[in-house]
Amino acid sequence: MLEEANLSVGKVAKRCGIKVSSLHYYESLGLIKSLRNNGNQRRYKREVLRRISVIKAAQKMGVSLEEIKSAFANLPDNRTPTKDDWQKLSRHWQQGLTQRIAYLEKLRDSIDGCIGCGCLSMKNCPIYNAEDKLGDNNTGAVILERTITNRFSE
Amino acid sequence: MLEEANLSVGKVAKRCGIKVSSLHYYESLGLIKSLRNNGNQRRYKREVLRRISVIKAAQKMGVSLEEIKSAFANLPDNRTPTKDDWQKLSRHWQQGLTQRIAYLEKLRDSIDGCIGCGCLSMKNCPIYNAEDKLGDNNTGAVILERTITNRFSE
DNA sequence: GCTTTACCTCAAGTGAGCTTGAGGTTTTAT
DNA sequence: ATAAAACCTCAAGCTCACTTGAGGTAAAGC
Repeated sequence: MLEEANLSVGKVAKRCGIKVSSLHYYESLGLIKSLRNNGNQRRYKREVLRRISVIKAAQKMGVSLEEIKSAFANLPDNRTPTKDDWQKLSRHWQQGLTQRIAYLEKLRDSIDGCIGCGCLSMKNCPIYNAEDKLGDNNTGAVILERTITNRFSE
Repeated sequence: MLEEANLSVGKVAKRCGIKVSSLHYYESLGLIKSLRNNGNQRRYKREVLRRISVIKAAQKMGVSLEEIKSAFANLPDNRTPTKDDWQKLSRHWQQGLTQRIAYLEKLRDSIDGCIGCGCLSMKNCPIYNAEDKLGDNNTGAVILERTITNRFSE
């Protein structure tokens, strides 16, 4: 059959440039699946390679494993995901990345003035509102809410 | 004297929008300093406010506390840092941020093709080399080396 | 057949950046 | 004067994304 699952953990790990322990970990989170041979060793279908590269790509885009997991949950589970399925996911994440890039640019361009400005009071700081919620609902004296590593899809 | 240190932890925390425990933590790392009153409670100079806002801004730019600490180590320690001192720091970090933004844009723009492409072999992947080290020293089969949260100033 | 390499599970450790809690003291408000 | 709020220290806990290690089994190479 075409569906042979004959890749060992070691081989998959090597091809993907990750450690065996990561594969175990991803499996424990339900991000990837494996079958077992007679000796209880994991055997993977080729499909897992793309799945892992998608995981890696998503991580680079700032997506957490939790989010990747729930995105994967929406994949058709009756068939192997197609190129199109994967691209739909990646496009969603791309949008998030675009937003974050915009945020970082805004941050970069205003930080200089901000550090030099009188916003020690931390009110009216240009960066205070340099976020998505530009709605001007100033309710405190909190600057710079979002961190660079934060999620974008709350 | 002008140098009165009369801000309590609680007040500083509130004004900066952080928790008292963070102030303790920053102090334990040597990022900020405090004096003590008769009852052993921390009292801060106003200067600390700017210092904290710089910390927060740097974090948003993706700079680790370690890096912030070593950047602070280069500040003149015989006098209170001036606006200029702070701006020098922030400009350095801005450059890093600019680089990272460029990386993220490259990532965003190539990820779609990559997910759809035949790079399951993970060689010759456009993203594999989409980094700083464009020198084409392909020595393995590792894609997408850098993570979104990574440092830029190694 | 034997040895080396690869694999298995499960628990615990890592690092960054904090937070929480216990047990106790000081300051502030009434 | 007393109660409440704020503060103190120190150790331990938390989240994320893994890694490491112990103790043991399976597969591959010669």
